[in-house]
Amino acid sequence: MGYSIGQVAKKMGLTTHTLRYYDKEGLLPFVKKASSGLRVFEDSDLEMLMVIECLKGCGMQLKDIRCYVDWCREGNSTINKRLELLQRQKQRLEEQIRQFNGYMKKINFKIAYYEDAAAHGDLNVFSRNKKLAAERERLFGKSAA
Amino acid sequence: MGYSIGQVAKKMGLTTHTLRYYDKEGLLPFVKKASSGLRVFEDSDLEMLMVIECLKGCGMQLKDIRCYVDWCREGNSTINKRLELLQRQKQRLEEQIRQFNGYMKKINFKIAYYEDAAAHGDLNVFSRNKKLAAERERLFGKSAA
DNA sequence: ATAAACTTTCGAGTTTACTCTAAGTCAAGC
DNA sequence: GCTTGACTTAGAGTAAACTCGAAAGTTTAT
Repeated sequence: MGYSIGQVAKKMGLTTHTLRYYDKEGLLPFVKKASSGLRVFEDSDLEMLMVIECLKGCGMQLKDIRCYVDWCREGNSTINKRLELLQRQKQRLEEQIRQFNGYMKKINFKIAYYEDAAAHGDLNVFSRNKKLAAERERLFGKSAA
Repeated sequence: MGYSIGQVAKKMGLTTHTLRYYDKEGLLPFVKKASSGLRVFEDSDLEMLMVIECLKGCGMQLKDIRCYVDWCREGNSTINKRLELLQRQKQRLEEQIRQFNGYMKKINFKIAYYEDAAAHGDLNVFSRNKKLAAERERLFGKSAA
């Protein structure tokens, strides 16, 4: 029972270098070591790693994740701090998803633009496709020509 | 007609330093200069900046954005390359949005977990809330205790 | 016309998150 | 018992994207 750093790296899609770096940065204070000095990861450690991956994926910096990890080890007294951190993070994530949806609209517009351009072999898209011209106006504002 | 670097920085939510850095990196080859040497941004430049911001926001590296910008200046012959780049980028964006939705689920679970913990003043959440225990299992797999 | 605010280039410095190397230790199979 | 591959630490190196400062030129307002 317990996983080596290499097994965990494979499971999480990280390198062992990265895992040791995280450890050095204080993100993995919960990972125990065998008497030989080798790290031994438990299932609960894997779960914490998944949380760390989640927070990192949301754009949180390692030092802030460390802060959360530290709170987790301090027990009940930090429950409210952790809750607030997660709520803030949720808001940021919502904002990012909104932003991404905006980017998606722009990219879809650009794809439609270039598909029209490719179909006609030239870039006079807006003079023949008024729908795309209107869409451009909506997404980017003032005319560019 | 035409905006100074400071006006553009304000409009785009960037610093003038960042805009000059982008210029140095070849992202803004379309920006003209007055005889005095000062940069003069046109509306079309602003639109291109919005596209650059979009690509950057999607996680594209500046050197790859530069590649796209260069293609834009090469004319009709690069339409298909640009289209392919945007289609690849769209796929990545879709993947990222999927990932973010997964993160959102995890964060919502954690928030529910800590709300329960805060309400009861302790962390024995799973022993009293079987629904959250099942949710944990679903999101993180094997039991942690 | 002069001060304040803004802009120019160049180049150095910073931050974040790795990424790699070296020199040595540990564990599993033959 | 020996080899092979995985593991250990410490520390140096890298990449990306800024970020800042200095010294000098330009524009704007009074």
